[in-house]
Amino acid sequence: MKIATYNVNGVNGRLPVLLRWLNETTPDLVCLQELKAPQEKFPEKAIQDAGYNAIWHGQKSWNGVAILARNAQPEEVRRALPGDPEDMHSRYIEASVNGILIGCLYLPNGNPAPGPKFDYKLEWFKRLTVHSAKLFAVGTPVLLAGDFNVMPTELDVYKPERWVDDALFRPETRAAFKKLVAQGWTDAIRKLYPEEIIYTFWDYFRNAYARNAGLRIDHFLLSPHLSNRLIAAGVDRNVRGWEKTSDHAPVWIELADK
DNA sequence: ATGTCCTCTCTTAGAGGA
Repeated sequence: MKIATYNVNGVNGRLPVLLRWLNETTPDLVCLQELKAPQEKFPEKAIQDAGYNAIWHGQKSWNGVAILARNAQPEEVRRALPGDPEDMHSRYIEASVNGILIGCLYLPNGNPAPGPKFDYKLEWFKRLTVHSAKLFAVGTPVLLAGDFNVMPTELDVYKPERWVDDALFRPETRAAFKKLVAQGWTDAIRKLYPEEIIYTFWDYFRNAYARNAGLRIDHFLLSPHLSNRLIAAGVDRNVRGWEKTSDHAPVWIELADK
């Protein structure tokens, strides 16, 4: 089973790229982030025609997350992270599909830091950590996938020294990610490629993709059940080079059948 | 500071976010 995560940066503006990628790589499950579309403007028909059933949590202009499944129906479990009823951002959706519990997330960017946006990021991170501990404790196969807006280590940034004050790389952010992973999660890419330079995002600015000035901020965290089934993982880097593409590339894992 | 791309609006230019 192949599972992918892709920050599309506008699901409607990105539709030709998304459909081409789905058609070429046919993942079984897909987590999307940054739909940037209200609930009623999600391109359900086009995605259905591509062979996917979808659930999504939209929002006007910003954020937005979705879970797509091929030959299956994602059964929605929740569409918000618990812990703050005032939080109106569409950044989390969770579903059960093919015997796996999937949390699809778009963690806040947090810039500029310090400031209220950074505070919100760290608060969101805390809520995610509380919730993920509960998911982990259930003991069923669980994965968290999405745009975490964190480079976990210096290996995950093209020029670490330039990013130390950025919300994606500040010590507090890295510590929060480390604390989350320490619950027992496995960072899928790093399990298979512990020392390789692997990026999932290249800024639109300054010709970043051509220079490979990238970041690794899109992650898969696997519970032990799924970590044991992990047989491959990668980044569809070429998609970042397509016309009218997202600033992120899709990331995927392959799990052995039970 | 800048660069670029997305979306929305006090809409065809500018603002806000990333």
